[in-house]
Amino acid sequence: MIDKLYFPQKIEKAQRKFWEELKISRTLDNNNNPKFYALSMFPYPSGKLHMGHVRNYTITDVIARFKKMQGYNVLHPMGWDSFGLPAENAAIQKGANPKEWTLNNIAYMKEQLKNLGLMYDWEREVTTCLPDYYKWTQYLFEQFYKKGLAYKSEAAVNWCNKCGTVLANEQVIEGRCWRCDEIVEKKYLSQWFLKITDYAEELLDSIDKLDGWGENVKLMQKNWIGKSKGTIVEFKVKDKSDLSVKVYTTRPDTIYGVTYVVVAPEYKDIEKLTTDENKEAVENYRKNARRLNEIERLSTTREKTGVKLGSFVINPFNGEEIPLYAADYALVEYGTGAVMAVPAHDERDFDFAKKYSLPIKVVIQNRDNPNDCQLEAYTGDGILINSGEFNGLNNNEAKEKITQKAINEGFGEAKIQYRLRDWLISRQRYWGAPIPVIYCEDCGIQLVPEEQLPVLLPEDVDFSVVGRSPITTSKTFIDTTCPKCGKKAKRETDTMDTFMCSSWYYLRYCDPKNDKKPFDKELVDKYMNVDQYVGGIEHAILHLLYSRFVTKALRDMGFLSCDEPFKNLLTQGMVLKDGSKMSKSKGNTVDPDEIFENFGADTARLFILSDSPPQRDFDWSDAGVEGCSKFLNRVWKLYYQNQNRIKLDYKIDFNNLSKDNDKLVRLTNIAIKKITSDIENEFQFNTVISKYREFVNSIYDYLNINDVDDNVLSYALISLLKLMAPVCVHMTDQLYQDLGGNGSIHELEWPKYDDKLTQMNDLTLVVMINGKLRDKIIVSSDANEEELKDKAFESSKIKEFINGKTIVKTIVVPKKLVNIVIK
RNA sequence: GCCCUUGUGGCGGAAUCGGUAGACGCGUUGGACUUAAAAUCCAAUGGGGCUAAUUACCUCGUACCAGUUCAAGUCUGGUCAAGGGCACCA
Repeated sequence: MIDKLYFPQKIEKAQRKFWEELKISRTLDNNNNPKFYALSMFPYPSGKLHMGHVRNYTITDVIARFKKMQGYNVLHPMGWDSFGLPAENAAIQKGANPKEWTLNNIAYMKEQLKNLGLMYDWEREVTTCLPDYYKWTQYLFEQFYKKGLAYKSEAAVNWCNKCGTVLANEQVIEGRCWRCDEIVEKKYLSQWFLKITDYAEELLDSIDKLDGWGENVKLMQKNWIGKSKGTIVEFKVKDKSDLSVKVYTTRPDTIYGVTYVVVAPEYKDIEKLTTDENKEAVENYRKNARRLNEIERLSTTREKTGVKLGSFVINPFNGEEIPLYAADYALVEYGTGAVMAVPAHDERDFDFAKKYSLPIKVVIQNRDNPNDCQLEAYTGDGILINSGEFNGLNNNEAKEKITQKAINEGFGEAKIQYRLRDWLISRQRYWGAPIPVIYCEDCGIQLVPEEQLPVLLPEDVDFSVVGRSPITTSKTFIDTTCPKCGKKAKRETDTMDTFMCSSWYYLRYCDPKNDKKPFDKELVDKYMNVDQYVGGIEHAILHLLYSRFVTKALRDMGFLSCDEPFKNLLTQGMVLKDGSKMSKSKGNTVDPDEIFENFGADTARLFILSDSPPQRDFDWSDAGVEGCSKFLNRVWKLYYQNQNRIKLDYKIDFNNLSKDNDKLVRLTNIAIKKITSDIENEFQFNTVISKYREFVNSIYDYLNINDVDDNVLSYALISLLKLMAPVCVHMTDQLYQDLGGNGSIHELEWPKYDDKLTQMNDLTLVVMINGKLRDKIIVSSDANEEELKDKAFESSKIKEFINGKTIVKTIVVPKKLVNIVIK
C-alpha cells in the first residue's frame, strides 16, 4: 500500500537502511560487466558539507546510478583529502588535535553524504591522513626519487608568511597565497621538487587527445605549460673571450635590431660582467630588486628600471658592440636569464630604451606605417631591412634562416622552452605526510627503507611555535640513525604538499585495502581510467595537472598501463545565492542539513539539478526548492490515486490501441528517448527534469479520458518511476516496493524505447510564405512530400496570400514544413 | 595587453542538421474550492497594434551592425558588454 501523503523524512531513512542490507552500492572485483568508473573530487573535511559539495556529488551519483541501471559494473567511491592547513590552524586556535579534529569532521560529513542518498561503496573509502594511506604516498615519493623524478635543490621559492610555508607555483594566484591571500615573498631555500618539467612535452601534446574535457580547461593547461619555440644566441663579451652571454629569443628575425642586452638581477655571471666603476650602482640595484615582492616586481604597469653594467657584448651577426644592462624585467628562471633587446619590435624593450635613451633600430618594415618605430614598437610581421644578407625576406622565413646560420656558425641553437616549473612539494607544516628522507653527515640524503614506512607523524609537538614547523619541536622525531652507515642522522621535518596525496587517490580506490603495495596493477588496469570525473573548475590546473603527471610517471615506472587518469571531465559551476557565491562572510549560505530535514534529500537532489546545466553557475532559490517539493508531491499523488490500477506485469498489444492509449504509449517512448539521450549527452539534467514534468503532465491529461487502460497506464507509470530513479532515489524505490516490486528499483534495467513509437501519429505541418509562418495544418506523419505540398496549397489562408502573385518555388521539409516563395 | 567563454521574456533557462523562438519551471495576475487561510486545481502571462469585444489577425523581437540563404537564436565578418584564464615568459 502507498501512504496517502509523501513523507520523505520517514521513507528516506528506511530506504537507505534497505540499500545497506542489500549492499547495492558494492563494487565487486569479480564482476565482469563492462566497468564504469564515476568519480567526484573528494572533499577536504572542513566540518560540514556545503551546497557546492551537494551539487558535485549529486551529479556524479545520478551518472553512477544511471550507468548501473544500464548494466555497467560501476565503481563509485568516496574518500577524504584530509591533510592540510585548516586542521593545523584549528589546532593552534582551539587547542584541538589535528587528527581528532579531522576525524570528527569526517564522521559528521560522512553522515551527511549518506543522508543525501549517495550510492558510495564505503568499503573503498580512503583517508589520506591515515597511516595506511600516507605510507603509500611516502612509498611513491621514494619511487619518484629512485627514478630521478624527485630532487632537492636550492632555489628561489614562493614563501607565504602567514601560512609559514613555501608554496608551489600553481598555488600563487596573482602574487598572493591561494589559501590566505597573503602577498607571497621570494626566498632562497633548499626544497624538494618533483620533475614535472620532464613531462612538459607529453602533458602538452596529449591534451589534444582529451576529447572528454572542456576546451576551457584544456586551454588553461596549455597556457600554463606555456610552450614557446625559440633560439639561443651566444653573445661574446668584448675583451673577455672566455666569457659570453647567451640569450633566449622567440624573435631571431630581429637579431639585427638588437641595441642592448639585459640580464636578470640574479644572473649568475653578473659580477664578472660588471666593471669596477659600475659596481656600486649594480650592487644597489640588485639589493633593491630583492626587496620587491612578486606583485610589485611583476606589475606590468610599473615603470621599467635597470642599471648599466659597463661591459659590452658583440652581436655575432654584425659585429656590433652592444651595452649590457641588468633589469628586473628579465626573469632569472626563464630561458637563459638574459634577453636581447630590440626596442623597435618589442614593447618592453621599447619602454626601457625610451627611458634610458638607447637607440631604436628598425629591422622589420611595417607596411602601414613604414620605418616609424619612434612612438611605439612594431610587433607585427613584415619584410626585413637593415639586416645584412637577410634583407628582403619575410620575417617568418627569416626566423628559420637566421637560426640555421647561428647553428652552422656555432653561436646558437634552436630551443623549445616551457613556462612550467618543477613542482615544489616541501611544506614547512605539521599536518601532512612526512617526506621519508634521512640526512646523514657522511652519506648525505638517504631514503627511509621501505620496510620502515610509514614515517609516522609525531604526536609530541608544540603547535604554538612561530616561524618554523611544529614538527621541529618533537623530541622523538628528528634524531635517528643513517640507514646506510648506522651513525646518528636527522630526519627531514618537511611534509608533502597535500596535492601529492590527492594526485593518486583515484588509483587507491581500485585496491583500497592492499597492505603490500599502493595498489595492484591488474586491478588498476581493470578500473582505470576514470570514465567520468566531476569537480570544480578551480582545479583546472593544480590537481588535474599533477594527477596527469603522476599517472604518466607511474606508467613509466610500470605501476599501471593508462596514459591519462581522467577520460571525461565535467567541471560543474558554482552554487550562488542572490547572484553571488555562497560564503559565510556574506551570510548567504544554505545549510544542506536544513534542506534534508525540511524537504528531504530527494527534493534537494532534484532541485540542485533542475535549473541550470551542470557546467553553469546555479542560483539557489528557496522558491525553487518548494517548487520541487510540490512536484514530488504531485508525482506521489499520481501513484497513490492509481495504485489499484497499476500492475508491474502489464501487457500491451501495441497494434490494437485506441487513439488516446496509443498517444500515451508514444509519449512514454518519447520521454524515455529524450531522457536517455539528455543524460548521455553532456548530462543535461535540467532538461531531463523538465521532461519528467512534461511527462507527468501528460499522464494527468491522459487520466481525464474515458477509456483509460490499466496496462497502458502502468506502462507509463512504471517507466516514469525508473526514469526518475537515479535522481529521486528514495521516493521511487519506496513507490516501487509499495506497488509490490521485489528488491530495489536501482537494480532494475533502464527502460528501453522503440524508435517506431517515438513520434506522434499526427504532426503539425508549418506552412510558410517567404519564410514567414502563415498557417499550421495537422497532417498524418506518413504523408509524403507531394501530399504535404497539396495540403499546404489547399489552405484557405495560404490561397489568400498567394492570390495574384507568382510562385517562384516551393520547399518541402519532410515532417516539418512547406515554404512557398512568391513574388 | 593577449587568449577563451557567454549575451534569448520579470527570472532560471529550452530550441539534433539553419526549419513554428520562448519547452519546462519560478514569479505575477485572475478564477474555482474554503467561513477564512494554506494546500490543490483551472486560466492568462515577450513588446506593440487592430477590434466595442471574443475567436482571429498584423507587426516588431534572441546584445548591436552588416552579409549568406527560400529560411538565421543557430552560419560568416565587424562592434559592444559581462565573466574567466594568462600576463615584463623575451
